[in-house]
Amino acid sequence: MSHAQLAYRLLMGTKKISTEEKIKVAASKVFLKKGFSSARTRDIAEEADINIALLNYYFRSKQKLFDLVMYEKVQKLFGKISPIMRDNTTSLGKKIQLATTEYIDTLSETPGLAIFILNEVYKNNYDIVPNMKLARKATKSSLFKQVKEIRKDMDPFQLVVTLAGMIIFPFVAKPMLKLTANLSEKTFQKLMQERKVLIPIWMKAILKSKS
Amino acid sequence: MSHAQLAYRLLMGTKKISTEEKIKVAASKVFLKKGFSSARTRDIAEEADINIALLNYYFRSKQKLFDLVMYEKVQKLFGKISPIMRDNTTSLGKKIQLATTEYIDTLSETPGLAIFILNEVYKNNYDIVPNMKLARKATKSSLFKQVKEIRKDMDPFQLVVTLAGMIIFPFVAKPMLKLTANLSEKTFQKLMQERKVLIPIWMKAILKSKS
DNA sequence: GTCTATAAGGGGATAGAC
DNA sequence: GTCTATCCCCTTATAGAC
Repeated sequence: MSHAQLAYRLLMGTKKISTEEKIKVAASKVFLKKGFSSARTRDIAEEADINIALLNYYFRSKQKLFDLVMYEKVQKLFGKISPIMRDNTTSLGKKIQLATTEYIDTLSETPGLAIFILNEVYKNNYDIVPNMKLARKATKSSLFKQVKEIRKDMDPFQLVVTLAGMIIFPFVAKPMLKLTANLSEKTFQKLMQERKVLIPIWMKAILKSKS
Repeated sequence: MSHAQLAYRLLMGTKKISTEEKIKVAASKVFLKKGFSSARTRDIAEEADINIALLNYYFRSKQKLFDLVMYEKVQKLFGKISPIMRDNTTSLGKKIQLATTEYIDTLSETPGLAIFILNEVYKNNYDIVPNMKLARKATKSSLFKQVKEIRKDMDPFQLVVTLAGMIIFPFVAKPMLKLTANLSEKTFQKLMQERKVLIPIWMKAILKSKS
């Protein structure tokens, strides 16, 4: 048993970190960093401190393990926000504020999450459709109506895309931004926190803009 | 000689499409679609209608060919816009309008360009720093000063990132947007054209927003 | 310059011992 | 359940004929 496992057992009682869980955590980390095609099962095995045979014993193949990780990441990204967007009792302004805060927190905590999902969907390693059915209904139902109520001349799609871009883009472009603007990790994180305040203000301004 | 080559020769006179050029065009296409690690030299050779040996004869290795393609793509994305941003005689509003139009045209013409560059930089297959030196100077010099003149309480970085997000994000998220909003390619392109008008209006609204 | 054939090695997956 | 050893395909790159 490793030191980490021992410490964990002492803290959590008799509960043991299952090998299956160890592999999934390691896979999460490696896939997120390298993407499907650059990640090697050997990397994952090493990260999990086991061997490749064991990986195949539990998950049958690299692809199946990837599918599992991908599903969890999509849930992580859309799980919290979907019900908020569906809720008719939450105002549009409040939704914008909640989405901004929620996403910036999630993306700050998990570097690489956004570009990972976007890229894997782009490269067709993963068919995201089944997981997106809910999100699709959500935006169509409540949110779009709310936009139309405030601005019937405005395309809700364009507005939602703009909001998503404001929130997500800096995380996707993070390495480039850090290079071009010469930012430290700490400064970057501080700037992202600032955007929690800025984005709702700016969205309000957009909603009031004359077309 | 292929039909395409023959037709080209007839049009352009005696000038011949060099094998080197054929390979570079094919590599461009394959790398853009699959990324460095998923692209195989065999795919490129097939696309160029030659064999792998010839690829190595001209470019020594997959990596060297990739570096070349990457350099060209970065130029394509930043080449036109950099001098505009540097120019002191162009107003901020005009710069926003030009950047919007220019980027939307480039990204519409070359599907996958944005996510390709962002992802390869993220995955560290390419050190973009040398190419970014100019762009970095550009934004720092003229553009940032212009923002400060209009709104000295506003962080130019945040504004530029927001503009970039508005323009680039929908192209990066294209497959997901098409799925979730159930858009055809034609509808997507139409929506992107609409953004040429919307984004400058919205940026104006943001610049006038009260903090 | 261009081809065929092949070397050299990487990577996913499994057999079989324990 | 977990390990070692190994299989076998795929991919990059090169040798050598033409």
